[in-house]
Amino acid sequence: MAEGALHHPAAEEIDLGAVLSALADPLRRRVVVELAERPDEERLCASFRLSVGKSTRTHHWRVLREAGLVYQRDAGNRLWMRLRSEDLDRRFPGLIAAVAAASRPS
Amino acid sequence: MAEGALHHPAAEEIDLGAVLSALADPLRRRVVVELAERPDEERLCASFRLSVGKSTRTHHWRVLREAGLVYQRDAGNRLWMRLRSEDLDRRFPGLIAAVAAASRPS
DNA sequence: CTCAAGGTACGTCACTCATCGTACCTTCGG
DNA sequence: CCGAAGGTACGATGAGTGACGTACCTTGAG
Repeated sequence: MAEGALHHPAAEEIDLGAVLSALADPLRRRVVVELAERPDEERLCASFRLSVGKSTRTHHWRVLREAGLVYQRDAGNRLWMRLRSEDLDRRFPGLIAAVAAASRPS
Repeated sequence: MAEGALHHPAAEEIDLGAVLSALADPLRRRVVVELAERPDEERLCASFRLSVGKSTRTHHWRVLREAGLVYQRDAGNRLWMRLRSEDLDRRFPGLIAAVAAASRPS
């Protein structure tokens, strides 16, 4: 099956409400915050050890992707993920940084 | 007779997830953004002309209050509302500003 | 080749949420 | 005093959500 099935919204289409909804979930926020630690690094989805079932993880990957928070690349039996830092910072300057900072203890 | 039935969380109890959920709704976000324009101004809830029924408005007032976004003061048959700017900026520096900026078209 | 591992698709389920209507309470203006 | 206006309480409802299990697909390791 050809890839390309992964639908990503264009930067201009990213909706603030969808972004905030996506970030409201603790698991998804954790993922985004971890990605924001190294904004240019592509990470394997599987490297986030979320304590939920596989299909639930797939659900969260989709929510993050369709909200425009992350860019995902299908590599056969693996899925790579990268924060859309540039797009997000252009559309919503400082938002991800604020959420990341607020999510850090201390 | 108001017996202070309005429950407000302490600043330390404000949960980021609840704040983001509250901000994810367009109507509530609009209210918060408008309040953020004049952070020290107390406004009448009725001054926000939301196109929903009374009971729905009451619902949103409660969500905003219980998330810790606003402080509400009962004045008999009126309800005053003020953004909890200091608490929010201490807990989540820059968050409200980022959301407000992102919500402005311009 | 075989099979384990990562992901997806689909159906389900319980719960939440935004909305509404109606009834009721509280104040203020006539 | 009476009624209008702002809010609340309660119940109902339809949509959405996060979770699960199972079946299936794709790839790389053995």
